Amino acid sequence: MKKQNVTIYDVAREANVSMATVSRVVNGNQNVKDATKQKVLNIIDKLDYRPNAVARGLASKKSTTVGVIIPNVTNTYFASLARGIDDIATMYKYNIILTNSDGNNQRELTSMNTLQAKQVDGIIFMGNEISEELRSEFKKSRAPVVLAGSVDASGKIPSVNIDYRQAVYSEVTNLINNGNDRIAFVSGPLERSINKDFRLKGYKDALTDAGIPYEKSLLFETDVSYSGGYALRERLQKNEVTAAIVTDDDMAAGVMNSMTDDGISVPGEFELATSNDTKLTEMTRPTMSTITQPLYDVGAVAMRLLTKLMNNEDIEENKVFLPFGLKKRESTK
Amino acid sequence: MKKQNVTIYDVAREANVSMATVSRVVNGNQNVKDATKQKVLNIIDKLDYRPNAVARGLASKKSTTVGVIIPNVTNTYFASLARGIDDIATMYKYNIILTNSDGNNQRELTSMNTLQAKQVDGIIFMGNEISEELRSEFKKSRAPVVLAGSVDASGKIPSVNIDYRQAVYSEVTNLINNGNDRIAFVSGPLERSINKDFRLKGYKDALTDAGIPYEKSLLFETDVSYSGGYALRERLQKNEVTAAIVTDDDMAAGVMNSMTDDGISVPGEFELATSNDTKLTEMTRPTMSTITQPLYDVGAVAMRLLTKLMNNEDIEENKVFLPFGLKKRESTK
DNA sequence: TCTCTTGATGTAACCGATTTCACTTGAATG
DNA sequence: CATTCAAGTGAAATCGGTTACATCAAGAGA
Repeated sequence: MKKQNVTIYDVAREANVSMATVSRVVNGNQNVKDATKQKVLNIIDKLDYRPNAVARGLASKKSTTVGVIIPNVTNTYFASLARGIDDIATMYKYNIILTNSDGNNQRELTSMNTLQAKQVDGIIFMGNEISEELRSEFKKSRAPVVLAGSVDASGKIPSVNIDYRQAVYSEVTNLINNGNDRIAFVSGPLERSINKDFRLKGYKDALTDAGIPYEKSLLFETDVSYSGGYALRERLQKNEVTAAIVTDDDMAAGVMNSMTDDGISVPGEFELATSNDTKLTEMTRPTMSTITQPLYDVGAVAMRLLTKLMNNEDIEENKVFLPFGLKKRESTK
Repeated sequence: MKKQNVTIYDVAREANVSMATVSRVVNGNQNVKDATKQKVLNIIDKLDYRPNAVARGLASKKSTTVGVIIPNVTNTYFASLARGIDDIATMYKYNIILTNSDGNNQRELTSMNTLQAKQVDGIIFMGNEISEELRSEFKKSRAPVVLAGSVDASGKIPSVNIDYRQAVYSEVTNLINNGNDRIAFVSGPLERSINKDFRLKGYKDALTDAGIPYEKSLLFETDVSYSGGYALRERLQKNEVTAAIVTDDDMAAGVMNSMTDDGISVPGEFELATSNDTKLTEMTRPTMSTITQPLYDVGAVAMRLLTKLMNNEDIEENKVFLPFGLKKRESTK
């Protein structure tokens, strides 16, 4: 016995006014006499009227929803961003359509299409790499696009990040100061701009500035996962590394556990620093030193930026960089 | 220079057919001659026409989106369910509107309202407890509601879970067989039905069946978080427990680390079993024994159930229970 | 008193699809 | 050859709002 939905028309009839007037009071338009406003409000309450957002969206061409493309909600790093996004979205009365892409180019494109079909007012994209096709889809989109925690090699898309190069630079310099000269750089695929153009660059720059020769054999490219990190032990040992900078916390936990499981003491014989400051860094033993990033804020600021774009407000700066820090825990000296 | 959107009307004009016909080919209606179908398809392709989902939703009263209420995406347990939900949703051509509630009753109600305003076709709810108000909102909703990984004391709402009582029962029995007779029960708020009516019951039943007296002082109620667990050490030690069953992995990691940090050997002096089999259980040292739950599947099956409900298909069983298991790792003997 | 504004309200077009119903046609049936 | 039927198609109503424009009454200014 689900009752028929109450429409704006029902309210108008019951209140003896036109639909336009009802619409006005619902939308807070000032041009309504207080008396009639009250009358309408009473009827709305009595009938338990709730505006149909779909109809509203069709008429106004605004859906008050934004699309969010995420590699995988299950990944704490991205989930933290997503949480920041949702909170700010809610604050501005938007809802979020969430789609998992697994970083797969084809699925990212599909998502873009369905999101646009659903007339989202804006899109926040998180991903490891932006293909040419995707970039052109962004450009064609009527809905503005903002990148969160994701870099764009072309540098033209609005985005919110930290300065990954500088962050890695600082952390590596720190490891160097601790006396290490064979420092492993452990990352996901180097074909990704964020790894190649920023993090690796920070690593190289730090070595150069310290006068340490760069060795290609100290680069370890692997799956961004616990097992991906765990599997590296043998190669790391063979190359006699005494420290590692790792670009993902799960991966870092894998690297560290594989070492300690083999009886190598951390940080005594092997120092390790990671990058994302997820809560995992406090749960491992030893706890992991890390670059600290305001994950929640990256998402939040990205969403805030998107609201401005959606309102055609002027933007001071297209690319915003949030401050990072270094947190020393037990895995470094 | 964002171009004006192409509408069904444009396609119809260009192809010299009516809107109805275009609609038919777009929706795969059989009653269209092959020749005209091809003609329309060509124009669609030429004009790059993409149906407006909002208009479609208004006309058909189907939005092909479902609402998902989640306490916090940042929580791996719920995020895993969400991933299962999204995958199956995508498979059935639905999108997901995700809202974080923090388990807050008021926000859950607000979410229900906005989701219904957006005309979602169905709703999946994850939460710790269902208030009377919320339950009545579920009942009033035109969109069917399915619970995922969440129990309903009234037992009337369709849901997908594992048998929490039985799972805890098995795990506790296991600890008893290992020689423990002072086993702590560590959970979140006991006012929650899932903790009180199912897990605690499993704990009690196991003790009873083993002839061990139940002691209220062995119940530990705390924040469902790492720090919540970590803070319990003193109380646990004071009560001379030799083992613990913990209802959340983060919490369990907290309990375990607080013990090992104090020099207590696990599992030598203290055994610990946890409940959710998130990847964290493999990242701690020692690794944690756990109840295994098909998290992804709970979400996936819930979504599948929801699709049936949305299609008014007959349901064999309102409440589905997926099989659980026990995984022995290093934290138990 | 008459014109001008301005505030409050209503009328109706419009947003972009789906869907019912009626109509046309050609083939099958008797 | 008349009748029936099914396939293919279009006209128009409809979904539930927003909004441009028209209208009207009342107070302000000359």
